[in-house]
Amino acid sequence: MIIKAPIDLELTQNSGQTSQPPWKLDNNIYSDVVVADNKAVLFQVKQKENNLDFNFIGDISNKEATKKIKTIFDLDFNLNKFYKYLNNQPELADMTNFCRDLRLFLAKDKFECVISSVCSANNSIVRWTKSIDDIKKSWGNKYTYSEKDYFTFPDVSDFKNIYCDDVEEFECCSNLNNPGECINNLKSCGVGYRAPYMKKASEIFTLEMDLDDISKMSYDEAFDTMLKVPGVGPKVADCILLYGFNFRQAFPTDVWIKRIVSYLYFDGKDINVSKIREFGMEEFGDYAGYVQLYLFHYARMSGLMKKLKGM
DNA sequence: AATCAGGTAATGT
DNA sequence: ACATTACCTGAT
Repeated sequence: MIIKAPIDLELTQNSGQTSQPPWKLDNNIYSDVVVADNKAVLFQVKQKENNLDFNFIGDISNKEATKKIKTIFDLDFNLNKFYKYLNNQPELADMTNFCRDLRLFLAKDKFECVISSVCSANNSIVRWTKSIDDIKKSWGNKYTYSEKDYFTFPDVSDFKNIYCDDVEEFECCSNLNNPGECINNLKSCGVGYRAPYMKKASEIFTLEMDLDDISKMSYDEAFDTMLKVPGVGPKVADCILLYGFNFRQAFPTDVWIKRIVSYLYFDGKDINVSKIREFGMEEFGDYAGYVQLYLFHYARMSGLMKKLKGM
């Protein structure tokens, strides 16, 4: 089925959005399993001209499947209108030449988005995506379609039982002789010092916080709530709120966004991250999330990033 | 060998 | 409140 809405699927998949790692790529088809209401559905999506062509295997209606794909790839967002807005801003007009048809890649699983985002902090895109894929393979549920295996992200209650590191695993497992044999833990997935943050974050969501409640909050309340989660600072909180909960007014501000915005709007002056975040939210309103996404890729693609390195 | 990767938490003023 | 600093890890 083709959904008539322009998207650059490859760009969107590989844009490092912390909702989830890129889907499994095979023969120009990106696929993954999405679980909703306890039903697993395999989605296969591919680029068809400017649009998205998709199939699915699972016990849901075409209408439900379409709705799910539209949500994950944000296909109801009006790109033309957004580009008109960008073209009227001298600082931003050039961006559309470098990331045309890039869209938000939204969470298929809010908890996965939380943990992915925590894992992405001070990390490289290749490393955190590999870590999340390792976690899925080790502790997720396995689904097999035409002899190909897919793994969902473990749910909260399973995740909180994963050992943090080799020491914790060794203490609990009497069949192991030394910590060196311990490979069934978070740290063995290459997450480094983020392992305890990720684990504590999962514990919070089983004990005192409900992911569904976040959706009902105002942006400000949700932001303050997310800051209480271990491993979640302002940047990660905004990633979670944008990619996981569809708060489009979030403006995740990392060092790059800081450098880019300083360059474009403040004559290269050094302004702290929190001020840049406030500026972005004030200036771009409900487009803040998209502007942030486009700024980052514009800088990557246009060579601006190299120029700004070290600022 | 030092530096870097889309920051955060723990200290120190 | 605001400024510094240590921190897993694998790649260059």
